[in-house]
Amino acid sequence: MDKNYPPREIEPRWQGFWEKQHTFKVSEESNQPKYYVLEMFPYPSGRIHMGHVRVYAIGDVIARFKRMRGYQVLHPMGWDAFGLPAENAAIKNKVPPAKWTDQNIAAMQDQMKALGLSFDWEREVATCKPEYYRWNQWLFIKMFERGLAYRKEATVNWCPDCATVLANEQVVEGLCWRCDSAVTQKALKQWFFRITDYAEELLSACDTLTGWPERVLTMQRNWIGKSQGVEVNFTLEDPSETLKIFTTRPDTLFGVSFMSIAAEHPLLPKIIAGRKEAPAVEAFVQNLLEQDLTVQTAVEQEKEGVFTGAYATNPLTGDKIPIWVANFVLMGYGTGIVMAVPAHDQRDFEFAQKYELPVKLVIQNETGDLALPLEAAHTDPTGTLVDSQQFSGLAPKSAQEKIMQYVEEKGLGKRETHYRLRDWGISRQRYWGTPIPMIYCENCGVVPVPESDLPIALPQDLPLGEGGNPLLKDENFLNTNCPKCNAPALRESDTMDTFVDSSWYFLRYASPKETEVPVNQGLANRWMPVDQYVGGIEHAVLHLLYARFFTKVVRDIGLINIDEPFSNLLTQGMVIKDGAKMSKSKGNVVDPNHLIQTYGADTARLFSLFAAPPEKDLEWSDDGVQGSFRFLQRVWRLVVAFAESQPALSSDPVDYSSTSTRVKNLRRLTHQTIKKVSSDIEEGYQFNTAIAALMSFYNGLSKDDADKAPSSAEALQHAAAFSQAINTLVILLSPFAPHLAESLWEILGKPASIMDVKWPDYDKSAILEESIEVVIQINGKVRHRFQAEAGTVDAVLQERALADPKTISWIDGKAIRKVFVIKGRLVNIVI
RNA sequence: GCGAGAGUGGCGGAAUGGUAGACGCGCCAGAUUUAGGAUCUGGUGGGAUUUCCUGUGGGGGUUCAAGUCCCCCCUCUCGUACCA
Repeated sequence: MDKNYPPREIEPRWQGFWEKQHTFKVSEESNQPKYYVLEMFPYPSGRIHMGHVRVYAIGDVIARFKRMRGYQVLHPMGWDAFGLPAENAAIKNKVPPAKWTDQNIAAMQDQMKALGLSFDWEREVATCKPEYYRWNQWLFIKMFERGLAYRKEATVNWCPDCATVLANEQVVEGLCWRCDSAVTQKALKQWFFRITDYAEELLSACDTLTGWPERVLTMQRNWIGKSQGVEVNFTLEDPSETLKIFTTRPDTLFGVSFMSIAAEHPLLPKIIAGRKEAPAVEAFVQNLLEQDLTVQTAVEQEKEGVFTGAYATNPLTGDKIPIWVANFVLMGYGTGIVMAVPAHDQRDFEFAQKYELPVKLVIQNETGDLALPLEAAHTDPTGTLVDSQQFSGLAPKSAQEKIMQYVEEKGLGKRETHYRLRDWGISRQRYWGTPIPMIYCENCGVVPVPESDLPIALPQDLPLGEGGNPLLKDENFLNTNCPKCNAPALRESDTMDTFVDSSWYFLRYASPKETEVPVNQGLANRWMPVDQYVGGIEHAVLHLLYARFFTKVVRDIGLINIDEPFSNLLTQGMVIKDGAKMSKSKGNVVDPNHLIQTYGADTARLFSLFAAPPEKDLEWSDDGVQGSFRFLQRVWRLVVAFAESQPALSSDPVDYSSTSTRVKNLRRLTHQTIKKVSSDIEEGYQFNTAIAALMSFYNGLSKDDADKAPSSAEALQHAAAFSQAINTLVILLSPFAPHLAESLWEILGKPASIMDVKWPDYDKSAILEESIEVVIQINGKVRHRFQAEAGTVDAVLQERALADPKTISWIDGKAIRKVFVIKGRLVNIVI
């Protein structure tokens, strides 16, 4: 038999075996508990990278472990296959996007299979297939019927390079999330999903997501951005208008000394009409609107503004308040007009300083030493209200409530809750996406495509790369008849944001071939929610928020009865090399194919799990890969050598109640390892320490040899214990290095497959220590140790510690003040 | 600014308030080998050296006992931002 570990020989063999045996096909006909583990599906770029290896290795260990623990495990894979790269590649290489995508899927599927990932490939989905995207269209129509999909003209984020609209979530610091071009603003008629209808539930349900990392929840909460406050009506006499402001600090209403209005505010032209200030205001506004988003959102943007010439009345004080246009007021948040309280808001303070506007102190701080002129705004809500009529003397918190009551009673305004979250713009002016299933009829207006006409298929073989959306030029696609009046009508030519595709794919895996509805109710309810979702932190807001939204919509349509899609979320770190994320431009990419060719898939998997805990970034190390390979090599040799000289043992259970220390040590190591590896996987996916425990297990076994021809009773016990240790090592290693485990299992003469073997339980009596090492501390410092029998009572440990000659010399005749005994661990003597 | 996380050997990383540095890499020594590689054995925080001192970003504190808990500060990473 070959003494050397031959990954290139065994890996393809077992991959073929699993495929032929349908080892990972999951059935619904079982009363075993279900477990749904899912890794975020990839974009089919054509090649997997180390980040993929890492995320799928994590998910695969979980899947294999749960399967051995007796769960029915759903572990599917698919392709997030619509999107711009296919279109760009098509233009460059003159290959249709569908063909390019199919080739990439085939190539990546081969690579995934070469990693030995335990996917149920019979459930594979690809979002670019009509049998998938027809359900995007179906869901869109249901959402349209429920008022959750609507069309409006809006100023939208436009990426000139991608020639399409972007959602707010896809604009990163004023740049396109995909290509880093500066995003501009454009007015277009667009389709939106009314995600804001779900803002409150999306926010409050964050509290139920106890299996999610806190930072992801924080990011979601911040993105939704709820703030509660009050809208107050300030009045303008000439022209007669009501100017609504929104504030979360009604306790500062008596300190308003000016107002700021957004440059795009629709009332602004009316306010300045006919005033001498109008030309200056118009010039200011013009200048501001010409800046692109990168400048508008720049960090150190200087606060600037210009006086409109108009004054509004503060309804609480009757004061005349000058109205300014200011560059820091956002039209998209609140009412687009803010009351300015320079004494208690830092931005207003800076603005007031620059333009020499009055500052009115209305909250005195706790020490009572605030006086004008202020150095900075007093912004935290502590202290006492002053100069605030009947509210003077109140603490800010209670004043907020009392003033809101007063405002509502007097009809001066009302309480409001605002969210930062905007509705999700999903129209894209691109070809390679799901056609939006709507028809424009001159008589009937906007009409949805009848369900029976779905899918509206994406036409093939359109000329790409001639600028703009090719669907707009395809007469066959565009021209249709109105489903209501049958008059000639036009189809919508926009396609959906690809994030729509990924917002419900996890539901589709429950019934991937269902032809009547997107998700089979019974099956979806059986499998959902996903018990463990694994993916990158970069989706903390975008994908995860949209997926939660869609889950709630599908629930409200009546297809599922769960509220949240993902019970537990694991966000794995990046794979980095030389301190930077692996990327082509940095030239620090490690190709998984090369790794698999050189060391095998099991080494690639083992290393990516061993080198760092899953949430942390993983620093790539060629030497570390070697180390993982060496470990597998050693295990291979140990098991092969054992198998060759394996004594024939009876299958009867062995009685270990009376045996030697050597056998007890061997069994203790075996069972302690079972305990450690199981709990490391189950409690927080600490794969790195689980693998370390397996290495220690190997180290212990390699120092102990099986007896070749056991004759005595002790030797028989030892041979049985050693045999069990070897079997255990192979079983515990199988989720991490499945090919190696299968081969070794075969070499040990066991029937295939090790995948069907039950994960072992540890024997509580076997892990008990016989003797313990007790540490003696003097004043908390470790001084020496002694051995004691396990279970020695505290009083005896104390007695022995105090009687020890070394202890006596350390105490040196001083009085003992106190002695602490920690059971079975240490004795601390305080002198 | 705000929010979250992190700071431990030469490196990746371990440590329910109770022996800091598990495991791996690297390095050192030895064995084997014609040699190299591979493999095996032993050692490896720093400083002294026999029985000691010191050490988890810095400074305080709580405790018999702190990498771990509390307070202040520094640095780094990620996210996010004129949100009224």
